[in-house]
Amino acid sequence: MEKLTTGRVAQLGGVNLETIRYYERRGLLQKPPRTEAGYRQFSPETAQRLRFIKRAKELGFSLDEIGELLTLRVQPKQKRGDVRTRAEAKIADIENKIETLAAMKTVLRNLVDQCEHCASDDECPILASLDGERSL
Amino acid sequence: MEKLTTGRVAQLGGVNLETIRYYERRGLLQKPPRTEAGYRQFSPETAQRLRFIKRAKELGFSLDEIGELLTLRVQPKQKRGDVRTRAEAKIADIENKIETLAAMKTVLRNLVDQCEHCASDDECPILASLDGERSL
DNA sequence: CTTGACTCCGTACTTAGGTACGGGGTTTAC
DNA sequence: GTAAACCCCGTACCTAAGTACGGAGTCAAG
Repeated sequence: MEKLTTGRVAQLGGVNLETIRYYERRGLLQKPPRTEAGYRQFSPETAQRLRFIKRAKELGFSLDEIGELLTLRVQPKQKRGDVRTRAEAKIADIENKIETLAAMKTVLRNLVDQCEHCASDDECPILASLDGERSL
Repeated sequence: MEKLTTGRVAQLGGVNLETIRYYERRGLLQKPPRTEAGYRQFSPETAQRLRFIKRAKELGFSLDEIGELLTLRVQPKQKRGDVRTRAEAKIADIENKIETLAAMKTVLRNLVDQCEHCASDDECPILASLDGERSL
């Protein structure tokens, strides 16, 4: 059970050291045990958690949403139905994101593959393909 | 060819009116023609563009990246190879996002479906499943 | 046993992406 | 033909998410 210092876990997690303190304050990382001298002692899983947070941000989730995602697994001692409901909502959200991304990808693929004839500057299908008033 | 006012296009695009001006400054919307009195005249496509921008943000793209995506279709008069290269890069990025989201979804699905026995609080697979040091 | 690297903390600053304000002109509906 | 509802612009303000600062304590190597 190797313990990591703040600097080390930040390095492994790919974030700034101050970000660790910030996440602790935000409640995204629970307060770690301390040494005699008051130094934080992190488990290696914390680095993993940091990478997850980072990646989730790149996917458009806010820190609050990420906190939600993390509590879905960290405290499954709540009412089961509640967790279920929230998880289902996240799944739907994620499916929507995947769909939109897939549509974007298709458009870009077409752009690359056969845009020789699409060289004029109006009415390329990129915008239309992702539209449809579907709000999320 | 109905022209839209700033307020109307903002409404249709689902954004604040001030955001229109902001995007114009940022170069995400090109400067529209004006009336005698100096009022902006937008085409309906602008609303579509706004919805695209909004959605792309929710998918974790920065405004700069979104600008990139939009120029990929708005000015295909650049060197073809350049567009191709940038489009390929975006496609790879998007594929990565889709993969990560799909993994997240799977985990949540499992959580919902069979987490009865996963009720203890350590070592749920959610973090591990998305990990692997793969940075983007 | 000291020097350099690391940690602590509170607080202040920064960046991205908007949003609001307010004084002025314009357009539309009575 | 005037009041309400819009629009203009420059500028100031705001929120989320960090990031930096700096004075003080700590740890590890020589």
